[in-house]
Amino acid sequence: MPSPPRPPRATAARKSAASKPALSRERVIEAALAEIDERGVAAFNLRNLAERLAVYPTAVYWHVPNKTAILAEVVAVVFRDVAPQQRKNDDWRSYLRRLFQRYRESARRHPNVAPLVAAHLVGNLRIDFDFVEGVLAALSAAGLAGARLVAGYNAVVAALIGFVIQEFSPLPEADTEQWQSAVQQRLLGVDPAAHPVLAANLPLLANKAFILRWQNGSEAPLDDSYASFVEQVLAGLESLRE
Amino acid sequence: MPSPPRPPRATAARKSAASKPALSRERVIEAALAEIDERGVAAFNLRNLAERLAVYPTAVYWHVPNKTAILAEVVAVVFRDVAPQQRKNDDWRSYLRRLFQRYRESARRHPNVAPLVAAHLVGNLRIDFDFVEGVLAALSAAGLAGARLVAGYNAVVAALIGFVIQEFSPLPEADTEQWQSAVQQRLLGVDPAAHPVLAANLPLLANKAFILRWQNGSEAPLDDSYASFVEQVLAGLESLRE
DNA sequence: GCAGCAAATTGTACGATGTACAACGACACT
DNA sequence: AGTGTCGTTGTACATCGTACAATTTGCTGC
Repeated sequence: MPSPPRPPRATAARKSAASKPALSRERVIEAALAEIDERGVAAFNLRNLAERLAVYPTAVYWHVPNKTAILAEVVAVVFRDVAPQQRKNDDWRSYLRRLFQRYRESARRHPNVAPLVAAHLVGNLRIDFDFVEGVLAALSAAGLAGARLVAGYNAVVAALIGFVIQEFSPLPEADTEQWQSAVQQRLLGVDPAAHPVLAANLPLLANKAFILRWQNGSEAPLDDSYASFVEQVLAGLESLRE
Repeated sequence: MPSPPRPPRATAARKSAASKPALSRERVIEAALAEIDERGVAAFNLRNLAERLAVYPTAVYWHVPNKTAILAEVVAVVFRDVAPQQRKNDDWRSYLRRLFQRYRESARRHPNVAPLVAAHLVGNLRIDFDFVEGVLAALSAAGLAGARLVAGYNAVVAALIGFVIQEFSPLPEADTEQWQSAVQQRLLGVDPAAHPVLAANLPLLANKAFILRWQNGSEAPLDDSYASFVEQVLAGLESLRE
């Protein structure tokens, strides 16, 4: 006796079928983001999404071609408007600082989306010309041109995602409890003979450095490191100016 | 009439059951890597893996707890031994240069693994103390200590993955044909009024800059940009030395 | 040699998930 | 009223991860 396919939430009085559509591409994406925020990407699936929207699973497909398209859109939404406004008398450095800040804040607002960024980013920031132009303009104002401009641009984009992805990507899920102490244990077991610098700096590094952490960026943000990172990137670009 | 569950490849004379195990954790991981190299992560599944190993799907579970563990191991294998050897009279710069070089080469050998790196890297490079110590020792030799050491370390790790992940992550799958020309089309349609710097530098950037590419790093490597990137990172670290 | 045990694999089965596809209702315009 | 299109319901299925029981095989102590 297979239970009926779990009718949509009977509560909310939905608009009747065709008058004003209950769904829309935007509502779907929005709900998907909410779903991911609550449950994480791994647990995200179309049936839960549909339930949240109070429709049957396949209704979603009217507005969206498939699941990966939804994920791509979600990423796009999260990072929409990362590109800062140009300000008059804007220094290229301060523009880039703001860009880095905004990017990280977008990620921090939706940490569960972070792992998607890597997978989708190539085609993502979906050819956001404003974003690209913003970076290029800043670098151009810094005096970069030609091959150096390209190299600077790629460096900025690489840096932008490299830090943030790692900071906010979820740690080995679920059994956090046990895993956390396992990591701490391993750290305590460092052999000062084999790994002297690490051993000597353990207290400084523990939970504050990639790979040596047991908490996520949303629980234990790496504010200082990020601030320093941004300055390092700027210094790197500076060195490109010849 | 459900077809029988597709018996394992009848060919290869497997070792009999318990004498010398046909499988082993290593063989599983190795086969998984091969599978991913050929088909990509998205298409990777346990049944194909089992078929390649000429066993029934669930036999794999004797050696490995679950799929994600396999993926984690695969990443670990690919980046095993990234940490370069220390050389006598080793300059910290040349050590880091080698590290960056080796990391990228590992990724280039298995580009399909790239998207996994982000997802798993946090717990990945599975507390490879040799890797960590290598970076720390180099930075320490550069004169960094305390908070600056931490910041430098995090910057290196962030930079390491930021560029490479993006360079090699697969572009919007499948319909490459159509997608590629779509991207090119959009690029040609840039409005010089709205995005002047981009428009002016289009030929330089097209297919050679993140977001503005239509080919993967394995097809169109960003060698020059990466070389520059590494030098920028070093300059950034330099700036940390006060 | 043989009983029994453990290791490793075969086979079966099930629930979750993405998605195709065929109704079907509701409004919009004739 | 008739008809077509939009948006949704409802059904159905193939794929996949994995639990679990049955079975085979070699190894060990007797």
